Amino acid sequence: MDVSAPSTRDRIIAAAEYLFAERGFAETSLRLITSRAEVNLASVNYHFGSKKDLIQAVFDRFMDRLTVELADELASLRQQGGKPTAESVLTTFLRPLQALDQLEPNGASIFMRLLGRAYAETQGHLRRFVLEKYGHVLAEFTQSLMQAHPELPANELFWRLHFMLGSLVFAIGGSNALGEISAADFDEEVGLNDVVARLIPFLAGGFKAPVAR
Amino acid sequence: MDVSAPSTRDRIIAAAEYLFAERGFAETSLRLITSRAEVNLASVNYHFGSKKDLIQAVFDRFMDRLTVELADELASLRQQGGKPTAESVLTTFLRPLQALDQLEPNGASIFMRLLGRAYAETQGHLRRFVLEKYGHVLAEFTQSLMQAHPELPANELFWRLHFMLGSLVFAIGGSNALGEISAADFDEEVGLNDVVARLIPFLAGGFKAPVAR
DNA sequence: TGTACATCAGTGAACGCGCGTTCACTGATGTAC
DNA sequence: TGTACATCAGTGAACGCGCGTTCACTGATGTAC
Repeated sequence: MDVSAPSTRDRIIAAAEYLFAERGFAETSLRLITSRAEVNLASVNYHFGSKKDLIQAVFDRFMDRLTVELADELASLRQQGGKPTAESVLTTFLRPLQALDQLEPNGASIFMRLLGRAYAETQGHLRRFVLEKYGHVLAEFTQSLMQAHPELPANELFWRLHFMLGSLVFAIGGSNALGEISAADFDEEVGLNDVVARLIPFLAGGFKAPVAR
Repeated sequence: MDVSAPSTRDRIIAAAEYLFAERGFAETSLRLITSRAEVNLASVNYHFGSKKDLIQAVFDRFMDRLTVELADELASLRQQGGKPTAESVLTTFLRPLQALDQLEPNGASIFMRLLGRAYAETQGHLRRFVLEKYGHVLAEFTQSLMQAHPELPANELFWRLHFMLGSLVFAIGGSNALGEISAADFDEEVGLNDVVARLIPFLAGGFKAPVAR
């Protein structure tokens, strides 16, 4: 078995995904990453080529994990047959997201913040990259939502999907900060699972709403 | 009457708010701002003291405009009497937001992106500043929502407010990019007013949803 | 009304600093014959 | 099995560059007497 210490490459990725989510891409210097990872500064460029490529690699690792599980969930939903509900389709996305938290502490929150940052990027090269590489899984997800709400026109669904994405990025990406406020104001500890449990009826209610005339 | 060219200070603010929203705080250099504004580099520090203070000033100007109008809307909603609906309360916030677009091109989108960036900030000094200075208006807004949905516990309302905020930041802040996609995919021009019209039933549906057990 | 001084808005050039990247180099491991 | 060479992972120091900020300065306007 392999009990060796994590490789330099893995140490860089681990430090980078934490810092990128915490501080943003531009605000995170390679020196900060390498000193957190306790590796040589030059090793980032050795392993990844450039800072830009490192960002891509970090993002890609999350997306790979997520889309595999999302595809599984969607397949088993379809296998059940019948008309799915908004709640059940949302769960196919939220369950793999929760699984990221098992994989590493705060994994879901880190990923959502990365996703938000990727969207906020001006150039949008990450956005394009996501659609090219993972577009087919996302299209499957949209398909299932359409089955749950066949009364919604495609363009209405498009907007509602983005309203949903905004809620997810904001609430799950900021769940640490929001959870602290909640703990202080309402004497209530809030974990990812609690946020997800609150999100499902809210978002499902949104999808069920009539289209504006 | 004053027909003079805008002052150096105003030129800086105008250039900065555009570039901050477009590129983010860290990615926008003072040289970029001053060359866009066609003013001297040193004048930023002369008028604002530091880059950090400029960010604060830009943000503050939007918040000032918005909260005054939001307070007006809330007052006239209360004056109508009776139990408000989720839709009417949401409108008290969305109407002032739409007014920002009249004030300058893409004003609403720029402001929402600034708000998103302010929230994403690690230090959160902007977030704290917002709550201290404008907390009373936001509390009034929350009050009205509570009247519309007295069945929602305070902590549930807290989370739903942030789900809403996420949708707004994401959809309105990204309305240019999303509008372009929509125009390409659905042959449909989408302006701020269309996005708002779609948002209201979606969010109202979310607030009306039963609380998860 | 005239003079002296103070304040204000703005400028041009330079400052030190942290940044991403590069480069020549080392030592360990793998491969060919 | 032994030798020669190639590849790989990693290193330390330096590179030029763009950054926010500072500073001595200018010229216009305002104020006091």
